[in-house]
Amino acid sequence: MAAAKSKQNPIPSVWARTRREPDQPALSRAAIVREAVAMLDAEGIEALSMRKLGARLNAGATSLYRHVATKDELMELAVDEVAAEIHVPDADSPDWRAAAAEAAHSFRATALRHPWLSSVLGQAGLAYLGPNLMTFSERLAALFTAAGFPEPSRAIDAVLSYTIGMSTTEAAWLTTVARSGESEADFIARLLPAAQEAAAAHDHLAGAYTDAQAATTDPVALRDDKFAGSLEIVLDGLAMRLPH
Amino acid sequence: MAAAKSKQNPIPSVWARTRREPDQPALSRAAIVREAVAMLDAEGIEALSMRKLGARLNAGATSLYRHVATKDELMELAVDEVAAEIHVPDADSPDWRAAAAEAAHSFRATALRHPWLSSVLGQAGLAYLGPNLMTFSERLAALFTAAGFPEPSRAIDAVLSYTIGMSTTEAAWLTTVARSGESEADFIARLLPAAQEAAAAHDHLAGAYTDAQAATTDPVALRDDKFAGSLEIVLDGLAMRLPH
DNA sequence: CTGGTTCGCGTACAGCGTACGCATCAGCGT
DNA sequence: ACGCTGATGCGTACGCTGTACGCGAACCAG
Repeated sequence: MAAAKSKQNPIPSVWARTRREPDQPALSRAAIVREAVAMLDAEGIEALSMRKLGARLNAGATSLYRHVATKDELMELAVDEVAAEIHVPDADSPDWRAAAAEAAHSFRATALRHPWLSSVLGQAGLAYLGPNLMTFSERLAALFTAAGFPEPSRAIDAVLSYTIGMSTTEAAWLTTVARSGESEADFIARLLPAAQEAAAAHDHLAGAYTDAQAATTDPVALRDDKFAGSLEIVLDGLAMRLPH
Repeated sequence: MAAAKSKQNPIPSVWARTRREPDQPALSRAAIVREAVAMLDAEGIEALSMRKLGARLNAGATSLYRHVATKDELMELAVDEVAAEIHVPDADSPDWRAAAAEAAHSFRATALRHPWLSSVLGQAGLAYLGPNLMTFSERLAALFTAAGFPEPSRAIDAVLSYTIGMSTTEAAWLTTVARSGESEADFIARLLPAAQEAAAAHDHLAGAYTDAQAATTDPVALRDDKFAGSLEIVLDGLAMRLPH
């Protein structure tokens, strides 16, 4: 009790001594990035603000700036964080085609799991140099080099660009669906009349949208098939480039 | 003079009669969209604000809302506006491969001319239903159907996704370069040391970045070649799907 | 002339990213 | 045991954003 009167505690009682819960990890770059990703996944890119993120970590908004220079830098870190989830098979894989397909599917799965990724890539590209993105590129390069492609970078560009294009388009669509609050099937059903009317004046589109009717039963499977199907085309093109 | 005293004019003199310059087009949805596109092209997506846009049109910010429901809707309109610039050859074109390549190149050129387009596509996809996007889709469908593809939509997805992926990546890169204020070559030169250091631990990337040295002489030609080269791979894959 | 509709504007609100400076605290050389 | 130094968290504040709301002026049909 006598200690409570020391000049270090101006007014407060001993009970103010609740100085700091011990094993609270405080605040660290890693914790911030992890929480940012969680928040982006849960509420989307436009719901992430430094204030809300701070609140989630029991911290003020500006405290984050001790560990992260700017919000843009935080987004870079978030991108690299989820880049670790993309799985590229080892270069000594016996079947290069299956390996490439697996890498593409893994990329797509990651992009659909974190739809905000597409938004960020659209604005900043993947020239990020983060360690996980680097190993992703490295493993892709290793895979296509080992497969024997004379120009591995051309092959990589073909598959990767296709995969990025398809995935961002899908992710953007899913974001739109999510904003509507409906299930994908319901959203399609509600959108269909407008789409058909808009397509009425176009011979070749009218048919395409009657196909969309089928999407109201199992849209997920339909998108999976779409991605896999066109990926085969790209892989066919690649196969022709292999020497033997 | 007597009329000036009528109750309709509380205080002002006749000179206040400068009511409205006649041929000032006032404010219209078309004019707003046109100016928004000009502004996006000139200063990038994050520089576009309703206030600045209004100021450019000699109007208040909120006046725009008489013609456009929300900023998002304005962006949709802007996207459809530039979609008109994409040229897809007629379906009766004798050489489907050249026609498809031309469409792809035109898409890319448009995306690079309006780099903000990629940002918007990443967030909203191209499920926009705007008239110009509809005719774009229609003409693509016509082209690939006329070429004789058994599954035109698969073929379209392959080329279009590749083109979107490559173009958005490039556009994002160009945006980053533009923000630096340097020329593309200078920017590469300045970035190179960091990139090489980051790639040092990765066998297959070290080589790739020495190639990048060459980009400091003519980066534009190198990107053109990159796009065209990998596009050929995709087109090869397509060719295999043609019946005969 | 009159009543309704359209248009542009001013004001206001809630939220944003972040610059700045203060208070606290850990670890240190003396 | 002491004061110093550097790192950390926080409160406040600035300038900016999108846009809801209500007003006055201008037009157009009856």
